[in-house]
Amino acid sequence: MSTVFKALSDPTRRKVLELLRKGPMSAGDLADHFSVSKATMSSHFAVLREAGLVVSEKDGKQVIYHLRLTVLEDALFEFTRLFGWSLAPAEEKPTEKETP
Amino acid sequence: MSTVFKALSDPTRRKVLELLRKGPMSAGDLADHFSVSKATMSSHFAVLREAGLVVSEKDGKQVIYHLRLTVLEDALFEFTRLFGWSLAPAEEKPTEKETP
DNA sequence: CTCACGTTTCGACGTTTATCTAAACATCAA
DNA sequence: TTGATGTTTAGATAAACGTCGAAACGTGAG
Repeated sequence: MSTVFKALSDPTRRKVLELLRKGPMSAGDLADHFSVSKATMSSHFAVLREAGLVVSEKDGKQVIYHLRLTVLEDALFEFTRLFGWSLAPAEEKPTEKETP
Repeated sequence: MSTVFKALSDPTRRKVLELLRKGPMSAGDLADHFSVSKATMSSHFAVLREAGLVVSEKDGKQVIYHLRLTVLEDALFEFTRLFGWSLAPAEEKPTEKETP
């Protein structure tokens, strides 16, 4: 849990997770969204990987990063529960328009 | 937001917040729950204070710490919204004795 | 095989963190 | 005022962090 919060404590890393929400992306493509060196980005990726928030997969020359939503969800769920809050997974049903 | 997550990234500080959930508590009483020096605890309190997660109030010799739930809630709410999750505020305890 | 490309690793540097002991500060009681 | 109690500050140290440029690694194209 500490490693997850630690990972979330950096804005760059939070933005990486946000970008990954839209789908898997290569290290280079991710890095293009930031103005730090590739070395620095690689280090951020490592933190996210060690926290279990992303997984990487090699595809030819590239390394593709995938978001691991469950890990993020589990950590936040466990924590928010301590405070009596309820964290609900993504509601995938905003199509309901029947509320008379 | 970064300061909040940073504060949450330490187990000692998370436990302090958890203890404070039950009600305000003095620095000394809080420190008694941990096996680090008072100076170290004071430093942890400062981190929580700077993140806005707690506020302190002087009462005679003691310093009483209060949990600032709204700050924690706001940060987590904002973040979880990015991931399409819904974080519901604490269920109001049914401590209502009289509802005539 | 050789080369360029995408990515990570290696040192290095300055900053921040967690921790301690010792000292200082603040307040109450005798 | 003196002393005891509760808390914070000061100063020190070792580890971790964010960052960089340069070098190394792995892979596909020619």
